[in-house]
Amino acid sequence: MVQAGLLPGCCICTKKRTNTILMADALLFHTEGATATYVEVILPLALPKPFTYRVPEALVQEAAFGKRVEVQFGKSKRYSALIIGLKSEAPAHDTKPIISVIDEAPIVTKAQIALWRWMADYYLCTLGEVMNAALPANLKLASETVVTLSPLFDRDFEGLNDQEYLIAEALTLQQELSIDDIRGILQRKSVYPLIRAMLDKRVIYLKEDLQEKYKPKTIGCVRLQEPYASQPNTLNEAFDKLSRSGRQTEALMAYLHLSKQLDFVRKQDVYDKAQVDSTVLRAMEKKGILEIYDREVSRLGGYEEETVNAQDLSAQQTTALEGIKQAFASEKPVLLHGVTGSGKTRVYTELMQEAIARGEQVLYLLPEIALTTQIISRLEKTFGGDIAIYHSRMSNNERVELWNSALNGRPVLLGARSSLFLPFQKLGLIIIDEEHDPSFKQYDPAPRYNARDTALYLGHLHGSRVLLGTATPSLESYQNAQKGKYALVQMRERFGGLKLPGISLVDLKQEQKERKLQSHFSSVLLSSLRQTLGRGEQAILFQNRRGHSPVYRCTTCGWHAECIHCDVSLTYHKFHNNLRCHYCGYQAALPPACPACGDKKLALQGFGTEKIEDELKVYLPEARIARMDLDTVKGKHAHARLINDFEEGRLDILVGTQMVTKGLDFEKVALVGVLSADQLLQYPDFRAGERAFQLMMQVAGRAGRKHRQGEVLIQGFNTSHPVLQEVLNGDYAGFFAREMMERQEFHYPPYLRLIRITLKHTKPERVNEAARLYEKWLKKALGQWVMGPALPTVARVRGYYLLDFMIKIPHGAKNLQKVKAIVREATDNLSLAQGLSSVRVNTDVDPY
DNA sequence: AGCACGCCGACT
DNA sequence: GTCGGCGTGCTC
Repeated sequence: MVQAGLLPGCCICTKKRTNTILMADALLFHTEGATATYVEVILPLALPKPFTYRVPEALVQEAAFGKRVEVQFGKSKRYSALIIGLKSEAPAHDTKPIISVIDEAPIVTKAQIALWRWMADYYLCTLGEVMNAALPANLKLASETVVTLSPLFDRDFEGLNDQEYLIAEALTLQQELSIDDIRGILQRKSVYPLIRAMLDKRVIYLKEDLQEKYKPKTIGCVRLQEPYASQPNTLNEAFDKLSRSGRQTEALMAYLHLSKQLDFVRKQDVYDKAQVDSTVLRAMEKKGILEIYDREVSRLGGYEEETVNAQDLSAQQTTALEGIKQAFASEKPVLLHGVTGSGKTRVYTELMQEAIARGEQVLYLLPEIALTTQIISRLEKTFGGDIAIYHSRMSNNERVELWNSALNGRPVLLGARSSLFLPFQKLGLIIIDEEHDPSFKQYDPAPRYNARDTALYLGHLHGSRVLLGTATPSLESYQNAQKGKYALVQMRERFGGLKLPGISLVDLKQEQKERKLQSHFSSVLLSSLRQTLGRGEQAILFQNRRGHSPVYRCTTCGWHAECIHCDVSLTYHKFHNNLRCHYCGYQAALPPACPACGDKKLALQGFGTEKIEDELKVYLPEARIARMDLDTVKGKHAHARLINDFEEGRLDILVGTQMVTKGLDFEKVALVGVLSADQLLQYPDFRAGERAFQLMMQVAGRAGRKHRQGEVLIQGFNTSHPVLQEVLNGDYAGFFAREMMERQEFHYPPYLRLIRITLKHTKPERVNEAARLYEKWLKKALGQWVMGPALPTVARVRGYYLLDFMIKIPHGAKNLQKVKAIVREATDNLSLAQGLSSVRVNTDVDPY
């Protein structure tokens, strides 16, 4: 724990500090050139450049690359900053000294800093932003200002105004208040002038606390005291001492028994075994026999201890494995294109085991929602204690332990995109599973990075083998494979000779004409559902929209409910019986009459998972139906419980959003229904077709995985859409060829590169004005490459008005460098422009 | 990102 | 008159 009393703004304190610094400086002259006397550090803030601090003589030995140091930044705040460079010459400006060195050993590696630098450069963000994303929260420290009553204060409340009195009174009750507490008490934002006044009146005292947040977990344990511990033959005496107490004798026997089997004995074990409680152990401690102590333990336990031997490889898997290894020998990344159910995971585990045998580490990346599913337990069973999983539900302390375990060489690290930031020592293999998945791209906040692409660079830094796996490759990756940049390995058959599911399209126009459509269900889908359930099998229904109805509209005048912060329609949620914004979370009650015309004819339009679940209960009253979407998996174990219930047959139908498409593998699912293909294909995004193809192929892959051929029904009004035909035929090659032609024709990736720039401000005039300037600068240098400014589909989010630029960059390293330089310059210019400095600029390289 | 400083409108 | 809003500049 680092804690120092420091009075911000108090001149006595600062002076004292300065004096000690001057002394340190004098000493440094005698050791000139010996060691680094300055360090370059990154602060956990979005600052464009590293900062240079001076190292006082006393800390020169300790200061080293990759360690955190405590520094003062600005007038009073202190932060933990990370050393990324050592220098011996003084910079041109003044320097402050580092206050202390926090770590005994480096917490990051050189390779990590190289990766961070690359990311900051490639994704046009700052090193501080990358560090913020990379380091677990508990390794990033910022001081908090704590207000206490001054010891000089005589509790004389005279001479204080009302607000000052409130604070002083609160402090007599509570001792310590944070700045936020004070804001709460006073019900206002700006509190600094008041604090300053109270400081001057010597009523309060300020200090800055910088506390280590990570706390190891401990459990209470017992062990023998001396001499019994080292001389077992003296134990008889111990038993003699306890002879008058049967329970103590039993406790000792229990302890001795346990200690033979275990490395250390927990108090609880003794309680359970000997049926005693803490009073017994404490008595024995007093008699000098046992000692009670706290032992630090890992929070990362809980993985399957029993490992299961992997199944034999199928012929197809063996061939794929050979192909991959050959490609690795030529140092190329490999794209493994294998249909769902072909057994890619088994191929991964083989490669992973080989890497572990070579003493290397493995990084296994997969999309966030796939993380709580069966893949994980399968890998845990295969790798036991060798594997550690980095996931979003982990506590901050667990994250630090996982970080350390990577530093200590844990062989397998598995996680979503942020796990590529872990401190690998010797990274031999990277597996990017579901390579095509859009969730590998982080959208907000910066760094707006793509974990798949970043992982390739990470692999380059470490000289690792990189494997991208998927059933539906992204156009980018498949093109790379075609160009020979990646090696391509295919697995075309499902494991165990299982057939791919039979896919059919259901034309909703036709159903409507024949009056067979019941709400959102075609007669075909309903009868298939009934048959499936009748056979005791299960079904999954996919509808990529949550809530009940996305629009609440007045049928008289056309008014519809919109969010007050964003330009989107509010979605009706039946469970909460209110309207909600899916962008900012705003909630509102349903107006009983139209606010525009006063009419009461208001109707819900469109449908989401909630409505599907609801109506299904009407058509299939016997079925046990559950819904899986963001709203139902919020609780800590809700997701796992849903999956479990479905897996063990306590549910018949699972209705869900994208969540049901990822990484699930249920034996008894015979039918998969896609309720509205139209919705998937209508997104106003050049990747809509690609995404729709991927989603439908993925969800189709959930059908009939073990015993028999599954059935997939895709409903839609526009059944002639080419993507649907391609899905129908499982025709990836056809999809790829057609989609690539479109991309070429309309100038989209992968034929060129995109950078999207979004300007935002709370006042629309400001954004417009900023965009005009920005446009001028960009077009002067880049001309035709610049598209925009244009209103994005959702032109206002969380109260900010948005305007987009899109820069289309022809391939060529120089082009990219040039554009980035121009964008940086334009952004800098804008921040200097009169009245426009508060316009925010978001830069998204390779947006998804 | 904070935070301080300085400049303007709206209130006791 | 002052309080408190926002815009601007700086932090090793």
